[in-house]
Amino acid sequence: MLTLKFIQDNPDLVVEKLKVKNFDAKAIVDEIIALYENKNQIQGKADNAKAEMNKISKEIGILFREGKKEEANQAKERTSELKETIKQLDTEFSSIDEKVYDLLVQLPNIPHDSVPAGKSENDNVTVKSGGDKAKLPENSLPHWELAQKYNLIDFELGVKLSGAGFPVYRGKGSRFQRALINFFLDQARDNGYEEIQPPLVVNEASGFGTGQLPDKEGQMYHVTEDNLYLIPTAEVPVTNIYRDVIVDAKNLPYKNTAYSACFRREAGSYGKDVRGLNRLHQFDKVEIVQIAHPDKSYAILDEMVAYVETLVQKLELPYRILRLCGGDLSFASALTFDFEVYSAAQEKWLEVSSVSNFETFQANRLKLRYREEGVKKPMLAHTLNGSALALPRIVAALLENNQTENGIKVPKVLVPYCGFDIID
RNA sequence: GGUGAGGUGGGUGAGUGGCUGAAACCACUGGUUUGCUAAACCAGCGUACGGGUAACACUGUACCGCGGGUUCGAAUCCCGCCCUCACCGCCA
Repeated sequence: MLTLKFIQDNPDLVVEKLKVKNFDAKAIVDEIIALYENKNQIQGKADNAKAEMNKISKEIGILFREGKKEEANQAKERTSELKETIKQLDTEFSSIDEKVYDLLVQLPNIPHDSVPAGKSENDNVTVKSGGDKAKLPENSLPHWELAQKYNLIDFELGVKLSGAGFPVYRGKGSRFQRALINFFLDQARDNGYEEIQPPLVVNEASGFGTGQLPDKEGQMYHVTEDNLYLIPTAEVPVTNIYRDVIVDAKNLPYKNTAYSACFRREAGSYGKDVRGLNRLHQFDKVEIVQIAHPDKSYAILDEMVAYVETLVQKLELPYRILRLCGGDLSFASALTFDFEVYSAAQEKWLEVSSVSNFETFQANRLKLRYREEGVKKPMLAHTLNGSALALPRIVAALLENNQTENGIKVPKVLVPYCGFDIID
């Protein structure tokens, strides 16, 4: 959520910048400004009326204590008009406040200056690529066939137990998953991230804090009986650790990592995008989250991107890093870098990580602030997060790219975690 | 699921209608004292939105889980909701 103050101070800039996200904000911004024109005036009037009311009430109290009942009752008579005035002004005020709020939550975050214009994922800009595309043997298979051939993942069994998009990993497939999770967590810890084990369901306030609610309600599994939501990413519980807190500037940045299962309804997905591990309702992910000082957040974003890069490098996957264009940028993000790894058998790039700076957009909802030494007013912090990494497509790419006549080779870094070096 | 208790400032916790934005203690910040550590003493110490200021200062209003009501006046009384804790039951 953008701050009202920012919009008031820079209405044209907001409209201009949101065009990059292909969002026409003119009407909303104009309405916000118009609604707020009278707001201060109304507040002034209301405050004055209340001040007078408070004064009278105090006087009545004193009169009663002194036993001057008659004078007290006389004073009472003056209050009814004031009461009416206050009620009216308050109603007017809160109606404006409410309307403005409803408009505010509709505005996406402002993209960073470096975000390229563009309509869709086709307009994303490749900023870097690395690794070599695997040379696959003849008759190489896509991961869903490999998974079946080596009995690693049973998709049909998942359908029986839960439905499409809930695969059952078994044997070496299951161990491979566990190895990746442990590898990612250990790497994150080595890079200064504190490990968190968060709840997998969150309340409404948490869903709102990171921006899933109310906009993306339909994307989350909702436990209606208890009004809890299954987390779509560990970002939600981990970032909400910092909801409603004021931190000391000198303690920034906070660095957290968390493994969690992630649950997404993925309503509206279809076709080959959902084949195999490409898109699931439940998947595993290790997330990294940082709470940063605004002056440092972009340096930290670079650091996070560099960190994720080391992961795909260590896994020896061919990758590319994309700077998302305005059209592909999420509602809450100011700048996002996506990581894609190349799946040789499917002959396509798979998104495995998304690293974003949300600036104050989430912090404003979370009321996450920091206090600078010597400065009285607390300021909104910046939040950042990234996948490091999401498992399914990494697994898909590793299976496909490392297939040989004799089985699937396990990347060196994972061998100690797996306890085997080939899947056969 | 049953029964009971309770939600007050960073923490503990007092406060049953006016002098309470809120005692006291702890924590924290500044100062005095001190050979160091420690201690003692003094002072300060919430947030939001207004007014005000170059910026402070200063100042108005609101906020004692959330929403509503009673009253001239509500942390305090009434109603609804949410949440937490304890014990019992069930259970990984």
